[in-house]
Amino acid sequence: MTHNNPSLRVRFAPSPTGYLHVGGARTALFNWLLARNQGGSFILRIEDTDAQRSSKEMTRIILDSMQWLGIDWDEGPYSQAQRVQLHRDKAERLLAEGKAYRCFCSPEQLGEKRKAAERERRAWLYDRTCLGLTLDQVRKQQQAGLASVVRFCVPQTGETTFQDLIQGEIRFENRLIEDFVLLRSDGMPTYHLSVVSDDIDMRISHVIRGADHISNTPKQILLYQALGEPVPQLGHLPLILGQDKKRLSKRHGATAVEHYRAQGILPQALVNYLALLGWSPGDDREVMDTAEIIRRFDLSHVNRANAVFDSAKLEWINAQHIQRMDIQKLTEIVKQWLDDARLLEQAFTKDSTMIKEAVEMLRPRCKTLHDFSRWGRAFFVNDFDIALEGRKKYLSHPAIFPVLGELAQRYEALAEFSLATAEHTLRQLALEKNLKPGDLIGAVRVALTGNSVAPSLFDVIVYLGQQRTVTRLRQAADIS
RNA sequence: GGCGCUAUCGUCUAACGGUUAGGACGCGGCCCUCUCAAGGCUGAAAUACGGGUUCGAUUCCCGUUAGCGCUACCA
Repeated sequence: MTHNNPSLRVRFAPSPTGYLHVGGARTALFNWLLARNQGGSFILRIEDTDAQRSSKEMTRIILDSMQWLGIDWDEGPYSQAQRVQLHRDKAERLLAEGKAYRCFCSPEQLGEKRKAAERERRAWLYDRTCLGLTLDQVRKQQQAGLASVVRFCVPQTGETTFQDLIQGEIRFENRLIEDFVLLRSDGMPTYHLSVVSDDIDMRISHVIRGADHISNTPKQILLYQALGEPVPQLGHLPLILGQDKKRLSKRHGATAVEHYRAQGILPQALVNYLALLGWSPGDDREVMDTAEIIRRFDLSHVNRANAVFDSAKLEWINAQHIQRMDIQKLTEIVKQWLDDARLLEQAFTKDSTMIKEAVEMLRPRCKTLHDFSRWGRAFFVNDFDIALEGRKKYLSHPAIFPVLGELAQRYEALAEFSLATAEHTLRQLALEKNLKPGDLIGAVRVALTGNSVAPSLFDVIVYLGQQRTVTRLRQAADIS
């Protein structure tokens, strides 16, 4: 069921330090699904404040991956780096109101204390050395040229709790939260300040993000409260894990959306699979198009436990989408794929009607677009190899070659070349040569397609036509 | 170590106190068949453990265990 809540505003805020990985894509997707289901807005914000690690190129790739997935945004992309003044202003305000304070402790000093605490197996929180500094002392230190950061003054009593949209109630004791840094010594805002500041200014109503942010949440809630702003609704998505149950990362190999695109995964299949990773429609439906997922999406059906990424199931979903897609559409996609693989330029067929025939035959055995070019090469170009496996299985006996030559002869002589005549001719020849029909069919299949695995042979023969069939049979007969 | 979150077949999940614990991927078998798929039928496979609450717990509460996450002047 879709709704119309224009006040619902969600955002996806990737940092452009790498490709869009499936975890990020899933977060983006769930935000987008919520916005589309609720009739709200989906805002894209690039968190590029870490100049060292961020790049324009990565931003471009992330945007490209999102567009490919069909995840479109209503506002943005905003650059967080261009908003630092807004962040600073808020820190200044907190400073003026006594809700934040200057800290002159050096990273070295802090590191010492942290290490000492670790040695004694004590939990370490910033010890508030600089909290008691008078205005005078602060001025003096600054005049002396000492660098300082701005720390948020965290209330030391009570607890911060929130009702997580996905995880339920979560509570933290305030005394276990340290006075975290708002402004670095170079004046740049830190993550907590930036996110809260931007989410406030962008009127974000629902923050849906990975569960790895749960521990950050109380700090951010405290910031909202100190700034006198309402806290948005919060929802934390379970993490996506690798087969080893560790959080999915580059170590697991294929994590970039880009990668799956290159493998021949369809965007709607990846969307479908990712949606099912943590969410279920509540019944047994699994293969869905994006419109149906939008219609049925609902935060209350999001699971709380982490999920292992299973590429076998992704491939199955992809295969399902390939099977069900409109043949005309699929044909265009395969044609584009062949073109990108530089296969189309040497193809004996460039017209969509013939490609369509091949796609129809091939698709029940293709899980990815890549399978079309891998297993279907001989359907598009004349230049293909005979796989060793097929050679061993059906062309190992030398007596088979003259039979292939003979079949070529008879096919060439056929006045009417059709499925019926092609089949009859072949079976007749097998009978005469005392061959099992299956063996001859297998040998011909290898000769015509290069593989021992292919669609129904006589369909293939009709598809290739008399000329190419005869030529390929002769070529195979000659390799003896 | 501290804090937090989580826990149903190998994996993704359904169940919102009462079911022979359902579906899907993967795996095995059968059917179809010129191979391989697709398709159909089918088999094995789960409530982590221990206490409560209740007439009755997968479900609610507590503990144990395990996994994951956070613990920076990164985001």
